[in-house]
Amino acid sequence: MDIEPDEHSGVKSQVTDRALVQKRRGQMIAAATELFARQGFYRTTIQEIARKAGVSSGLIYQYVEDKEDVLLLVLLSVLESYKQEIPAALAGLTDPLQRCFVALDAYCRVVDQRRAATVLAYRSTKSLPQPRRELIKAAELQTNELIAANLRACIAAGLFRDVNVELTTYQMVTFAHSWALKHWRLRAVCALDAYIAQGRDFFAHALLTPKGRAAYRRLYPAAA
Amino acid sequence: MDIEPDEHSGVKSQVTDRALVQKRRGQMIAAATELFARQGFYRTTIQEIARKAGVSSGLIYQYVEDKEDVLLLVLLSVLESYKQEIPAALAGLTDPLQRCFVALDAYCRVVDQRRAATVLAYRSTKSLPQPRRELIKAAELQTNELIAANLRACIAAGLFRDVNVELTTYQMVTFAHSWALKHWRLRAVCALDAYIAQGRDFFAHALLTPKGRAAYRRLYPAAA
Amino acid sequence: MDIEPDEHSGVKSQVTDRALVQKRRGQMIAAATELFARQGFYRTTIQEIARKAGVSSGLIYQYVEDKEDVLLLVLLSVLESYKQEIPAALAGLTDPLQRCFVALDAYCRVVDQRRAATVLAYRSTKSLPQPRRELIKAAELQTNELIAANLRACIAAGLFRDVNVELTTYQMVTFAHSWALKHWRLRAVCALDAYIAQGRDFFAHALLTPKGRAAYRRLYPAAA
Amino acid sequence: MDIEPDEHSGVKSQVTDRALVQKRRGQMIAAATELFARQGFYRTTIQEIARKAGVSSGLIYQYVEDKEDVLLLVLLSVLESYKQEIPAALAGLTDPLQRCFVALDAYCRVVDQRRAATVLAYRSTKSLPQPRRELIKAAELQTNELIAANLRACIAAGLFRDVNVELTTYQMVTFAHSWALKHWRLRAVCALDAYIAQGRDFFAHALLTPKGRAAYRRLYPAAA
DNA sequence: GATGAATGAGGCTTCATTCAT
DNA sequence: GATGAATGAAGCCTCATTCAT
Repeated sequence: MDIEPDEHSGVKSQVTDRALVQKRRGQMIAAATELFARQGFYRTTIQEIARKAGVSSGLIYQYVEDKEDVLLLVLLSVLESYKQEIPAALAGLTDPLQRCFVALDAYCRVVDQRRAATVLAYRSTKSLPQPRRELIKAAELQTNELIAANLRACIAAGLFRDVNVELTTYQMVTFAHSWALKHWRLRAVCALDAYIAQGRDFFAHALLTPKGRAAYRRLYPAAA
Repeated sequence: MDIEPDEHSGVKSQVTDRALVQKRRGQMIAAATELFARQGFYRTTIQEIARKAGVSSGLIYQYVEDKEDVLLLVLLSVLESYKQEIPAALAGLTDPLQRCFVALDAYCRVVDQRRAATVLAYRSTKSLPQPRRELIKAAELQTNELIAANLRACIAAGLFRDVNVELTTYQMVTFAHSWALKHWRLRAVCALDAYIAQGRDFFAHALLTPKGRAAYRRLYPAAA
Repeated sequence: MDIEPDEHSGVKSQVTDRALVQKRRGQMIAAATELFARQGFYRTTIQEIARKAGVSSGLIYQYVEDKEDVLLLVLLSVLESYKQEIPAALAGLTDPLQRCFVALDAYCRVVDQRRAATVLAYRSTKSLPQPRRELIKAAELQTNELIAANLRACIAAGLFRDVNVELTTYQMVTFAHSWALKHWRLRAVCALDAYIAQGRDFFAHALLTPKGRAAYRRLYPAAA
Repeated sequence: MDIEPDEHSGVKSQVTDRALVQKRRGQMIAAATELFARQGFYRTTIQEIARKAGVSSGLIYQYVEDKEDVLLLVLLSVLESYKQEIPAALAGLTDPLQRCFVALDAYCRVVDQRRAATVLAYRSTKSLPQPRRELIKAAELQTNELIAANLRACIAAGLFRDVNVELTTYQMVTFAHSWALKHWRLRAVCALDAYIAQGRDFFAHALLTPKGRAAYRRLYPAAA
């Protein structure tokens, strides 16, 4: 796909060469993500980001207006990875029930891969000034929709009870995020696969209709 | 109860008069909670806290060692309010099912009352250095136990399926916290009462055994 | 006179103690005037000003909002000295012709005393943002009026020709300022007293009516 | 005249092609003059100058050693225009009195044409390091001489009183410059032509001998 | 106990200048 | 000759913390 993810970031760069901007911002985002995640936004200096990215501190300001822009790019990149991975996992699947639980599974796995960044998103969004914060909220709602659509399909198919889709979406999203947010504790409770399996089981019990239950048993015979 | 909330905060004060320490810290915590919640920890200055608390900036350092101590006190005070409100709501109740859902209800309501502070706890715990962070984690686990105990009782009574208690506890805790964390969106979805009702319904479906279902219907006849 | 010169500077201070503000600003203005005059506004750092004023760099920002405010205070202090010295020299004098030339004399002498600062005012006013620049212009016009009033009196008394007062005021003001602006050259041409004498002679020839000429000869018999 | 204006600027260029140097420096000077005049020397960046001149920032350093060189070229170009326009206006005139007042007239008109640049010269000369500042002073004295020579001729011809030539020159120079320096105020007082006429009248009264007065009346019959 | 003026280290940001292409 | 991305030194300003009163 020739999508340019940063197209809509709204972050202005002094450099015009698209490919170079992509490359440099990539370096900076990678460096910043790790530093922000480890030390937080305010404890991390531009100098540190520059050093880790292998560029000079001045160069950062050719690709970004201020430090908050760096945070914005980092957060957008996390949300971008959600928006990439979940559809990728659903590719080719048509069964609504399967799509719903695969989406949940995929979401948990991206979160696991980008655990530090996910936590960062929770902690640091409010470090952004209102206008940039809105960009993040918008991106978050888009990700939610990736979950919500499947819920709606299951309800329409009579597989799920007629629950409030938005609230249930948040339950699922939150379940995925919790793996990162409470990892300090959950890691001691169970592994990722078990976490996902138990989550699936939980949502299945909470949502399935009798008809849905039958379909579910066919999909996941292991689960009691 | 003869609990002295700050007793275990470990925060040292130069002032010895217990009552005075209580009073001054109360002022500071109130001021800091609002400011931290609105602007974040790093954007808030000691001078601002002092001004809002109606004291001089120098005075703060007589009751606290550094700025991070102020944050610690604020966070402990939030967790303290959880630890106060939930048992209070359970007082006199003995039915495990009722206790479980009343606890969830109470948790959601404290979170609603201390919404900004709850968000703050999520965002700012990592702003603390490791040792003080441990204090917070410990307090958090104590709160969790207020929920977990009821879950265990329900399972023991055959009212709930034999789910993983810790994970389910996190689901409930997270459900309560989400009301604050996602309030910018949830406020548009439903009111607090509806949020609680739907959450209860959700957890009921997810957890109840057939036996539990009968008991639940007696408790909440309204819910389908 | 219990006038507080800085009353109208519009520069805000965090410190409330009037006397202290007066004292600290005095130190800063003195230091800054010298440094700005020698090196210019942009070449002078806040650290240098602080060092020379015997305070810390941070303290400056308790008495001033930014570096430009320091410049504003310096410039206002120059204009203030004009507004102080000229009336002082005129005190007790009633003869319009005498008042006119004494004012010119006094103006030249303040400029001489505050030579570096006068040059600074010429060079640096435009370094101020528009709103603060207006303050300076207003103060400048007030000083001009100290000259203009005397011109008007002389014209009304039939001692001076009916020239354009405003233009002539500027001629006189400029004559005084030139002593500072072109001092690098004028110092080699003549001493201050001679400069003043020749200026007086020049304006006398340019402005006096026959009637005025007679009065002038009585005042300054030396001047042929 | 086979003068090459930049010949004596002493500014070194890496480019050897004379014509190209002329052209490029012309672009740079034009752009820089406007920017320096509007924003001042320090507020203007090399990048801005390059952009407005339609060249790259790097190119500037092929024609100039540093930023101060750009300022030097700008200032020399202003003084150059004085040195060009005044003699041009005097071309063919032989009457000393006429030459004197035409020179004043011409000076005022160049200043009017290059108002912003004239102000710039006042404000920014001190931004140059001593050696380059000397170049400017020398050029300034040359321009003064264009005025002084005429004064001397008038005195020699018995048309002007035997005043101090250097001081009087400064009075005239300053009168011309004031049109630019105080334009923010003078524009409201009178138009350029009136400004010049009143100045002429002023200097005439101040300087003319009885003999000169007769000649003056022949030249400017309108002026009372 | 309380005040708030004073300190000074530290970080973001700008921009003159360089240099590989 | 020309470009513009890259560098990094330097300065303004903030703010936690101290301390004399």
